[in-house]
Amino acid sequence: MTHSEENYLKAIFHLSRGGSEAVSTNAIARQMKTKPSSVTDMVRRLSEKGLVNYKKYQGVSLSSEGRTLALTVIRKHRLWEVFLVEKLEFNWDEVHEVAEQLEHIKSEKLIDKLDELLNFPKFDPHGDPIPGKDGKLPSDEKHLLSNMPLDTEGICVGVKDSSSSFLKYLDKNQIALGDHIELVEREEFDHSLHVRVEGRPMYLSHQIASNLYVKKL
Amino acid sequence: MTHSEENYLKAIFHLSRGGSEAVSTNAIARQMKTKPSSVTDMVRRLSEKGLVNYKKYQGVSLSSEGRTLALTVIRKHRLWEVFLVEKLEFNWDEVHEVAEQLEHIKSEKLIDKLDELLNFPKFDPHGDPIPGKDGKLPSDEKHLLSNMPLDTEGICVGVKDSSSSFLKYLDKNQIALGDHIELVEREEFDHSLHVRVEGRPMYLSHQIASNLYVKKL
DNA sequence: ATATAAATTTAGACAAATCTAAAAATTTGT
DNA sequence: ACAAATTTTTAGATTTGTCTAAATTTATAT
Repeated sequence: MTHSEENYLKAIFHLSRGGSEAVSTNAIARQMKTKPSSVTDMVRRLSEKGLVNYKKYQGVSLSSEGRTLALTVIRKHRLWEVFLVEKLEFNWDEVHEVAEQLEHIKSEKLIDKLDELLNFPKFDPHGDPIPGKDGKLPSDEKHLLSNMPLDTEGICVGVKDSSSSFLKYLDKNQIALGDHIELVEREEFDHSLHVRVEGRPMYLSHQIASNLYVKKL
Repeated sequence: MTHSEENYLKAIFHLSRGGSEAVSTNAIARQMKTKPSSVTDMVRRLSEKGLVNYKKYQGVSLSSEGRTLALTVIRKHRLWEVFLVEKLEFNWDEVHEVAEQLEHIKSEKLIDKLDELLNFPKFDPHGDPIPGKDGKLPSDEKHLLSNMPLDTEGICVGVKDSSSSFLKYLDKNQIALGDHIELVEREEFDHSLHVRVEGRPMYLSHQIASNLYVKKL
């Protein structure tokens, strides 16, 4: 498995929301910042290796072997992110790029020992679940804040967008994973929200609320 | 800088004993387990980038920029080795292969923070010196046990050969870095040695003694 | 000193991963 | 239904790093 092949599997996994749905060539090209013709080539190679199911013009989906491989790469990526934040004092908006490199290191012992060093974390710094050695994802009960009914209370458990700019916004406004959130009011006009975060009243745009995951209390 | 380019610079650094001497195409090919013609190609590329000095048929040497790059790769390799042994409970004979991968990760912050986490170590698990951020190597006063005069006492500080089989031999015979060693007698016939390791009498072949570094007391 | 051996370079090929431009298949709109 | 738009694939080229086989240069040995 080359780095590039691993990256394609990861992209297909994410685009197919867990490996079920079929994914279009164009969607993959957009995600990987490459051209559709390159995707066709790579997808054919992956198909020959039995990692994806592919018929011309019909889109791609992961085989069960491909899904397993994608999950181990995602497991490595997320464990490294925890390491960077917990052990090396990285901020949660700085970890992605480095984890993109570290996820390709090949050593089962390394990743098992890292898991142990970090105390077998279940979620990465953005609240995304870390697949287990067996490839199982902890099914999490989370909802976008923007989709929750008024007056619900919950705990902030993750972010949908983990771009640096969004994460910096949350830092600046002192919104962190684990915080208590209460939905007070929703503006009909622009769907912005009045909330209380750890008791502090705040105003959140729809853009913000539709990228914050909350677990109901 | 690609992984391959970094590996060539590292190989040239080691073969030229610190970047001074010129190195032959064949020597590099042997070290890198590749063919001389491939070396010629790569060396030309490195020369065009100004990382090595190269004239056809005359061998290669590192430019000062190339030497600096080689040292940062070596710094990363050795810091990761310390991490694997100190934090992830790897044995010193298991770290090389993984460190060969980790040394190519690109992030200055990562390596600085790792250095800090490990308490700024000066030597890797095999006793090899770790270059500083500035590219300086701690000059170490070490000698091969096989070259030392009778009755000297010293501390075992490093290994020349860091192959798994040699390191396992040392483990099995309870010889570790930091141990006190006394040279009692040398057999003229085969240059084998009678020594005391932490007071324990032992018999060491020339093969062993010529791969153990000792610092005189 | 010169033939032979060894080391090095050149020439041409290949696989991986990418690209552009053109062709083919599919989807969409009316 | 069928022309237009979109998506996808093909064809051919490029770069990196490698290879084999042949040619060239340097070193060696009598």
